[in-house]
Parts: sequence; C-alpha cells; structure tokens
Amino acid sequence: MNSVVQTRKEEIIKTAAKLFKEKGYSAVTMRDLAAAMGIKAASLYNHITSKQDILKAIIVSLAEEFTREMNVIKASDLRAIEKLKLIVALHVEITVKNTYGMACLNNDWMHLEEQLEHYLQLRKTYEQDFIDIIESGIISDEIMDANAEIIMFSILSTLRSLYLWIPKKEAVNANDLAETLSRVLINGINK
Amino acid sequence: MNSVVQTRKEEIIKTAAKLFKEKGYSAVTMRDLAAAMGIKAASLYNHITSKQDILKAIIVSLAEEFTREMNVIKASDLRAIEKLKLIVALHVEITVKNTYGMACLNNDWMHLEEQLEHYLQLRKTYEQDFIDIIESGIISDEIMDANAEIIMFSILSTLRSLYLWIPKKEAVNANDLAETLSRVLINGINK
DNA sequence: TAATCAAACTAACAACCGTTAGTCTGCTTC
DNA sequence: GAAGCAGACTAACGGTTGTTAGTTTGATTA
Repeated sequence: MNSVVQTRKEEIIKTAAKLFKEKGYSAVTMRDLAAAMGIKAASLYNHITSKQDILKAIIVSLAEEFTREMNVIKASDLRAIEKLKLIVALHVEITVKNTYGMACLNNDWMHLEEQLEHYLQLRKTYEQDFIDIIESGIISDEIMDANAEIIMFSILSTLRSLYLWIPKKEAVNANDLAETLSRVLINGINK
Repeated sequence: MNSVVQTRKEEIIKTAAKLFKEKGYSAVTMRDLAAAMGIKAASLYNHITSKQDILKAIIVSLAEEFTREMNVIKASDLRAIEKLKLIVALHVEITVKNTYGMACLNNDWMHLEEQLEHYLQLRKTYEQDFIDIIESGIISDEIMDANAEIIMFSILSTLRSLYLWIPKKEAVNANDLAETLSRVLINGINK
C-alpha cells in the first residue's frame, strides 16, 4: 500500500488509460473496463467514484506535471534554444513513461467536466510560455524571425503526437530520441 | 440537386463532421445531430442509412483524396524537397477546405467498421510513399542523413494537426501558410 | 385536380449506459 | 476465535442509445 506497490485504484486508472487510448473515453464503457480488469462493473466502484473521476485522475496530474516542469525551464538562465531542447526532452520523457495517459490527455480533454476550465487554463499558460521562449530566441538572434505562433504550433504538434509513435519503436532510448528530434525540429531536415 | 446545391444528405454529413470534431464520434448522438439540423432523430434516416454510414462518408473520401494526390506527386519528376513542399501544400489545402472532416479523419478512424481495413491500408501506403520520398532525398544529398521515419513522423505530425490550428486564424491564406510551414519544417528554426 | 415524392413527424423497440444498494468471501489483526 | 475490512459479487434502477415502422405534410409534376 506504499508507492512501490500499485493500489487497486491505480491499476484501474492505468487500465482505463490504455482502453481510452484505443477507443476514446466515450466509447469505453465501465463494463469494458471491468472486463479488462477481470471483474464486474459494479466492483469498480469500490475503488473509484465515477468514470469522470478516472478521466480527471489521468489528465490533470499530467497537465500539472507539464506546468511544473515548464516553470523550472522558464526560471533557468539558459539560452532559448537550450530551453527548447529541454522542452523536447520533457515531452519525450513523460510520453515514454505514460504513453496511454498522453493519448488520453490529447484526445479526451474535452470530456472533462468540473476540471475542464482548470485544464484549459493550464494549457493556455503552457502555450504562452512556449511562445515567450521562442520570441526571446528571435530577439536574441538564436531563432529565425518567423511567426512565433507557427513555430510553436509546428514543434508542439510533433511533441503532442509522440504517443502515437513511441509505442511502435521497441525499446526507445529517451535520450537518443530527444536528441534526434531536437536536431530535426531546430536545424530542419535539409543539408 | 446538382453539384452546386448541397443535398440534404451532404448537409447532414457536414453538420456531423462539425459535431464529431468537437466531441468525437462516440459522444455525438443521432439526437444531437438531429437537433443541430433542426429536425428529429428519426428524420435523419430518410437521408442516411446509419451513423456508421456518415463516418464512412467523411473519412474514406478524404483518405482517398490524399492517396490520389500522393500518386500524382510521386509520379512527378521533381526533386525530393519540391515533392515535400507539394505534400505540405496538399495538407494545408485540404484542411482549409474541410477542417471538420480532417479532425474526424484524425480522431475517429478507429470507429470505422467495414471500412477500417481499407482505411488502414491507404494510410500505410501513404506513409510508405512519404518515407520513400525522404529516403530518395537523403540519397540525392538534399536531405540530411537522419532516420527517415523520425523525419516523416515529425513533418506528418505537424501536418495532421493543422485542423487544430487553422480555425484559430481568421482568413487563412493557404499559399502563405504552406510556404511558411515548408520553410520551418525544411530549414528548421535556427538562424 | 390528381398523383407523386421528398422530407418531416410520432411512437416505440431492444439493447446498453453509469451507477447504487445490499450481500458474501476470505484474509489479517486483536 | 471474534472483529474488521478490502474487494469481489448479484440484482436492479432510470435514462439514453441507434434504429424501425408507419403516418402526415406540403410542394411539384402530370
């Protein structure tokens, strides 16, 4: 019952995230989830209070983790390009660690109820911090002078899609992937 | 009843795509769709045969359009980088023209039933063609010698996410966006 | 004017949804 | 051995789901 051994509730949430990734929150029934756990639907409610509660547990903790790490990166005195590399590494690391949760974060956030506003606020702040870093890089002449929003969108789209791609590679080395990805995103692909 | 005036069925499909974008296929009920059309759910069935039929109409036509255009690009005798620019322009053009459909293609393909296999085959072929172009560019020394799959993934992730971003910009000029995006994706962002 | 037809309607269906209430089982702790 | 408790169970609820059947309406055509 400590942090090493996973509680029954944590098992349910993890299994739910896996199912949500495959079919989406709405298409997964409590009976589907129960079957995947090898129990009956009603038994789930000894551990969780509602389906919505599961979604909240998956998404909010991830969104808050991104926010915490972004604040660390923001507060550092690194150059803009180095900050971007840390953001790339952050996304790779979290996605490797929790692929199913990241799929859920990306695809099912709109099904949050009480927590929807909170999530949207975190996302908005995260994206603004991202843009701020890019713009500071443009000013310091590290980054080419293009639309900062397009640059942010382009990089973030790739990072947000990592959950689709990482599970296809066997034994991903997070450091290697983050490095290659940083190179492609920052230097482009031409010679 | 010709190609200029949109049939009732086409109106339904277009409205459905809009709703599917916002909540996903599974979360949209036939009663939701009917209400958005200003009619009752049962009346929908004078025009379509099933909910699944709507999904099929949205996704398959788009997937086939991408396949057709990819074949044209593939058959051209352009250099690899120029082919990539055409692919970027293709995604921008189709997404501007049919944002809701693209959202649906990206998020709801797994809810296809009879057509799922067909869709997956088209997608697989499209991605392989994409990789082939990148690899030919590496051989011809136009593109840096990195993992072709990572390059493809990185570019395609951005292109597939366009539906999220385009509606936020008022009056998108497809040509301008495609050009800026090509520049960022190919040349990178650093100076 | 009569006939046709697209497109709406009401009513209902069986199946499935998330969730609750109450109960039983078997292990751990006093 | 009694008590407590985590974790499973059965049974059932009120509501929602996609869909069908049969009917009405109002405009167009013969």
